[in-house]
Amino acid sequence: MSVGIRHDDLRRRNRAMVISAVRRAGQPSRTEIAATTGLSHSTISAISSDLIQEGILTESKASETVSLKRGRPQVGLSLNPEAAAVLAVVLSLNSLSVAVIDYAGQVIAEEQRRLDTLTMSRDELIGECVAIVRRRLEDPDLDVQSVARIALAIQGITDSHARAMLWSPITPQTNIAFADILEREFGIPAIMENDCNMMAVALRWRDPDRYRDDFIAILLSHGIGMGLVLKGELFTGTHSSGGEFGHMIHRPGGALCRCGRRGCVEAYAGNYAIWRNARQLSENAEPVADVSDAEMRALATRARETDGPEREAYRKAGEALGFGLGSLFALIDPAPVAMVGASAAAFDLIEPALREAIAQTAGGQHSDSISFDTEPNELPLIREGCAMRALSFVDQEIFAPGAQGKSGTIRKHVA
Amino acid sequence: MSVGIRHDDLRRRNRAMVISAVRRAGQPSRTEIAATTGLSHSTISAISSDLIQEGILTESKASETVSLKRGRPQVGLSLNPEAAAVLAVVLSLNSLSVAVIDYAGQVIAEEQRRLDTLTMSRDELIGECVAIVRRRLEDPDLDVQSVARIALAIQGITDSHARAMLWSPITPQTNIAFADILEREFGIPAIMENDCNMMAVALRWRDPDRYRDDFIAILLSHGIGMGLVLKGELFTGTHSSGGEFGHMIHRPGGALCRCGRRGCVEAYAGNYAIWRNARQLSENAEPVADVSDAEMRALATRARETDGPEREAYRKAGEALGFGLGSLFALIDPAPVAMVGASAAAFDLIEPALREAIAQTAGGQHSDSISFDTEPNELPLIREGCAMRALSFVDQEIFAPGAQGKSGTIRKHVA
DNA sequence: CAGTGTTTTTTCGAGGCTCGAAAAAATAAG
DNA sequence: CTTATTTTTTCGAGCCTCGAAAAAACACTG
Repeated sequence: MSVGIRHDDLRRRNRAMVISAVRRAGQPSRTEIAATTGLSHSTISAISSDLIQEGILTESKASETVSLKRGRPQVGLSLNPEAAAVLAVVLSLNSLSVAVIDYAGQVIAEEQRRLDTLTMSRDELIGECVAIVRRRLEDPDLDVQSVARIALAIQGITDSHARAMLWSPITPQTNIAFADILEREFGIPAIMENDCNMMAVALRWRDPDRYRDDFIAILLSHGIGMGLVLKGELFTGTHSSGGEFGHMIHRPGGALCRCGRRGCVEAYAGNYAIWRNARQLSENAEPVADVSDAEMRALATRARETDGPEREAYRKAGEALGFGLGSLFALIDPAPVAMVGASAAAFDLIEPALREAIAQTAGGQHSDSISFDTEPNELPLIREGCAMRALSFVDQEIFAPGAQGKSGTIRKHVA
Repeated sequence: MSVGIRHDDLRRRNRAMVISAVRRAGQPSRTEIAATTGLSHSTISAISSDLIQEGILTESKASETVSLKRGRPQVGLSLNPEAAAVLAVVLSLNSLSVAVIDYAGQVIAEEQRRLDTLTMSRDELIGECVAIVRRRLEDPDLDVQSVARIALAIQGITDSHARAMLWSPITPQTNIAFADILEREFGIPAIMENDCNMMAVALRWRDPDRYRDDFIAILLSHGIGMGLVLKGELFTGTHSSGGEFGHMIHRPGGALCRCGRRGCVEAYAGNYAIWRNARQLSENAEPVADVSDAEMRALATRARETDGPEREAYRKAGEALGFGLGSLFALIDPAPVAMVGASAAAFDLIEPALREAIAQTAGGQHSDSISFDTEPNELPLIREGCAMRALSFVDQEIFAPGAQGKSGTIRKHVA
């Protein structure tokens, strides 16, 4: 049940608004902030002087902003990089990475490790994650006090409260409450997010013009994932991270999917599925655990050269993605799509069949207006999304604490 | 870009909060309102005395609330029925209905007409709608001044701004801006909504325990429609009303759908599809325009009696609905489902195959926990949803006017 | 039936917040 | 050096919400 607005919430919300305006704009003047927030100059002046006093914002040197206009020059406000730091941890198939990001969003340290996630035990997996975080926190260059948040992204399904991994293709383990584990271990608030959702968050920051209120990020990798932003908000399921586009049903009773079910989109468009079809194996053949990027590149090259089973495999992938997107578009209407991941480099092979399939679906009439971007490198995107999410948390819950839309439920997922 | 909170927004929002608390609770005392809104007694007292002064709320007679407790008895506050009135217009296949509803939500007049919507011209269709509204407004018993809003629901796709019908199965006409037309004609704000979305809104009001934050309402009728509430908000597409569950793809290239495409869920589960399969016609056979309820009942009876093509037709319908729901559940996770419409009476024939199909999809692991309610009569539900939506508008935009949206854009879609 | 206890509702002053107007500050142009 | 222009701060006014206390309205008790 929604709750009334108390008088003191007002300041807190407007503080958060100012911080978020600075984060978005980079180095806005007080006047610009007043314009974007709609608040009066007096209010902005009061709030920003508070924030500067508290070390959250800093005034840029006057010399930096070369003004060509007459009048008193604007003083740019920016986030104080030392106000806080966050950790972004990304756990994906056979790889674990961490980055330390300052409050202004700059990466100040990072580390990456190769693991054999598929065979590791539960404790080993947790241990590695804890260890890599600990190493970063013990870095003498880092003021541990200032680390305000850890965001961990994983391929797979997380719960809707951002506490736990429920299921993941990168490990046979299930239900690991990474967020709780890290919080207990380090006493730092942590969240556990789905990798594709973080991709979507990052795309929104990177290119707010293209990826504003409604868009889709699809991960074309060993599996198929999706991050979806609708009406400016990250879309999640009711209980889990949701948006399991790869497991929408393409053909009832069809090809065997890695999840054990049949006919999922992923069972036609995941790397293992393309590989399986390229080798002309049965649709019932057990999905292989991993296909190297090199092997996929070779497959794509061969598909471009000759009209053989490789090309057909990509065609089938495109068809599955197209009908899947068509079904999705029946629900949410068409929206810009970003294709992310290694196989996005082979999107030229996928696109024709994909568009042909979409044309046969609810997205059909807009088929031409649907545009696809490709971004082959998912890891930086995921990391960036984690960082932004963690920083947004610091902005809102730490530097503008109090009743942030506490509508019964804990938190809203704002991209 | 989100916008700051001005000082005067505070009162407006809290006014809206109080009104909405009264609408939800029926006859709450000031103390109860204070509890549910979290505002202080002083504030509630001030706001409610304003609202009573303005004729929006009324105090219930003390005698009505028989208090068994000691102390000063609570005074129930209720909506003043005369504060405003709204019109709910429902346009469906061959039928047009209107109801006048007072501010407290009671129907005070209604009218229903049979039309031949499929053959009517654009002007005739518009004319009938305008005429039926005009007749209600000219009713001498009604104070026209008080009519604050018209809500019109239609089977089919509406635009996301609730202004126009874009496409509808009940007429060959497209792009009729009913909301604008009615506004121009009568000078009363109007909205145009999708019928299934209104069903969802109504279910939420009827049974907030079962249908709270996440649920699905599916209309099983000549076509298949869906209304979806996620995280307490009505789900709509980015450009249109969206949620076109019936046109998700069940079998690529499969049965011919009324929309002209192939393999849609509706092409297996709509009345015309069940009828087509029961008659063992080809999947490519042109969908019939209408199947009478009596005919569908006969089909269902026969399906219950003998294991013939009728039973198989219902089985196929269940399968299509099940795989469709499975795909949907991959995106949003399982949620309670209400099956609405005449064919919901045959849900016993549909359910086994439906559950079997779901079990093969992402909803599979929760198959048992998914529960279905049935409600054969959709019209009252749609009308109720329209009424609630129109009344919510009056609550918020008229009786608590000002900057409602906390974001720059005008927010409209709140269930 | 008057007094007492209990619960609800209103009243009232205090404290905060935002706003508009005016002042102050900082620079370019003349 | 003066004037024009733009940004930022200051200050008083006007609201709003809150807590505490008072007032109101009833049940219970002897």
